[in-house]
Amino acid sequence: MDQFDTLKLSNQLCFPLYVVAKEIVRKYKPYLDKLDLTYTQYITMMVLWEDKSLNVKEIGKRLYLDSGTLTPLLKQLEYKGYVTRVRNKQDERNLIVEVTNKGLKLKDKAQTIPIQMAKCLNLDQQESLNLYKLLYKLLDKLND
Amino acid sequence: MDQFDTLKLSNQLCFPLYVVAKEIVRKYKPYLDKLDLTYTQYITMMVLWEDKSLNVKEIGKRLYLDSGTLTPLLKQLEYKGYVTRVRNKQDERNLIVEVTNKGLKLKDKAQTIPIQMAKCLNLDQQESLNLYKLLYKLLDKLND
DNA sequence: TCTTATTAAATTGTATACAATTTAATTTGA
DNA sequence: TCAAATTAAATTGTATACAATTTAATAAGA
Repeated sequence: MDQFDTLKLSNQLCFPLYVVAKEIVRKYKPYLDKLDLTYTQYITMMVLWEDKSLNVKEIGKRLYLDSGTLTPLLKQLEYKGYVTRVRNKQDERNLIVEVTNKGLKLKDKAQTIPIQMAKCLNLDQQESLNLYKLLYKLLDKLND
Repeated sequence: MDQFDTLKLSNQLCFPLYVVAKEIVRKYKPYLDKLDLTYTQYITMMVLWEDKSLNVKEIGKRLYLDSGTLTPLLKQLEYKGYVTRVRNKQDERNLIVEVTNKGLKLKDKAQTIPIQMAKCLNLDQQESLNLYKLLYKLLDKLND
């Protein structure tokens, strides 16, 4: 019977997760285009808006990304003038990424984005909180 | 105040979604490696296990993928011997993708994957159903 | 009919992702 | 002290994703 076919697409939990994540990133695009940022660049700027200066390893730990993804991305952000990339004098293995003034100004322009996205997702407070908790619970299990 | 900073990473709903989707796909890897499939190839095989024969457009509609992603992916699956790719004689614009016997046999080998993944996600029935419903609700809103 | 519009795949170009390896710097420990 | 181990980024290679364009086939309509 269909509902017992564990390999049916509609019986998967991971598939809607995969699709929703992908489609949401796509929804961001028109808003992020105005800031000349991709989604991954946007969340990278987010951690740098919180902590002005971080090395690649720390950024990667917060975003669940490795240097293979971050190195070219950070070079792009540097090229756009939003961050600087300088080796740590005390330990040359570390690359210190720092947000520039231009990068800080971007945050003001980004303020409306979460509101507009929330509008388009259109979940009520309870549902959002519920989803949020379930996702972090999952993330916790995935970490070990 | 932090909880009102809508641009803080920990106040985002999309970020954990993006990370969890990514990390789950990574969890699949060791299991899918045994079938010589990537995650995207796996869900493509899923729709072809359900309907033995589909064109690219239909596969794309079910998986939320376009021909730019599917064309090279389907060529890979053809190269591996899991599908055939033949133009529709009635309408040459359509490419008919059909699962082969070798591709059908893969389904048997895949049977244990959903069980093993469920074990690693470790959500109870209620939580899973809850998440499932929230994701499809979101997907519904994203579609318009 | 025959030009125009539409449609389905494929192609092109850019940006992720990540495994695996390499490079360079630093730390450890015999 | 100095070879071996560890660490942080960068690099390499493969596979998505998707916007935008192109190609080829079919449909529509004047």
